[in-house]
Amino acid sequence: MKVSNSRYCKCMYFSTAALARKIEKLATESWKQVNLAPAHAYLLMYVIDQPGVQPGDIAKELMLQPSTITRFIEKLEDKKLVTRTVVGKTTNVYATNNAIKMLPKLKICSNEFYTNYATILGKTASSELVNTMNLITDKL
Amino acid sequence: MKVSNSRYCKCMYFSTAALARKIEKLATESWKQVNLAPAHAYLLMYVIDQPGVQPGDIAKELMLQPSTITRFIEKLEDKKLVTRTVVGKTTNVYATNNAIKMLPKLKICSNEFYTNYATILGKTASSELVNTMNLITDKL
DNA sequence: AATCAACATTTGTATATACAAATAAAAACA
DNA sequence: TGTTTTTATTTGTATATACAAATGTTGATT
Repeated sequence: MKVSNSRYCKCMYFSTAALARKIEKLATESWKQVNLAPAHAYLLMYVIDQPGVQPGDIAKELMLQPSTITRFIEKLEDKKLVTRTVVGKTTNVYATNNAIKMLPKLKICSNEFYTNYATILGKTASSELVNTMNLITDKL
Repeated sequence: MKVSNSRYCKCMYFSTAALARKIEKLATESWKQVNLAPAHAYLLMYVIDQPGVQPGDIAKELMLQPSTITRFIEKLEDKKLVTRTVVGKTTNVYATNNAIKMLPKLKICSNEFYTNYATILGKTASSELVNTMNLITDKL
């Protein structure tokens, strides 16, 4: 069934959710090569780039709740991809050497994902959509 | 933090997910009056309109997995808002009288949600975004 | 210095959603 | 008619994410 055939296709809730689910699936596909959920992969890339970054900052950057970031970090710790050091009330997160070695692969996944949707949708159309969505997210 | 300040704001995954989360929150707010999650509310309205509809059809209409629909129906059953009758391999879902009595309230919530985002974003802008997203979802 | 407020993070718990396997019925076919 | 295949639904299990409460820490105020 296509979105456009659903009676709810005029509803913002429905449309955003449906799009997000499809994109999530596409992204999951691309990140499967490194066995990471897309959100975890983005967090990991950020940590590789910003060694010692704090969970609160990661939360802001990824627009997720701090508690969610804690959970992601736990998962990545289990996989030996990040470590945490607690100093007073702040926590610093570092990528492990293993994770750093993965960086080229991570970039490949990221690129592959981008190429996937850009091929289907066209570069211009997709980057315009992204811009519009960002504008609107910021307004809400 | 605004999406547009995030390094990931050019990424479709990130943008769609962030928008979907914000919209979800807005919708949740509106549907709180009837104590329903937005997805449950849409399912319920569909069932009220299509008495006896089958889970598989609901899944297509809402673009969710059949198993997800089963779970939603369970929740709505717990709240005495729908009933299920199993005939052979098919199941028919019906709204209860309680649910039918709620219909005007459901419509108010639905409208309030629409008015909320349309006021913030503008009617034209928001309906254009919805259309674009639908087009893209169908292409993917 | 002692108390209090603000802050960063984590934990407990709950919800939405998915996938894969199980179940059971209907349809197709031999 | 008996067997196989397809279909509809449910169940088992797993993941992402959130909110609210708990914890522990720093900074502010008296």
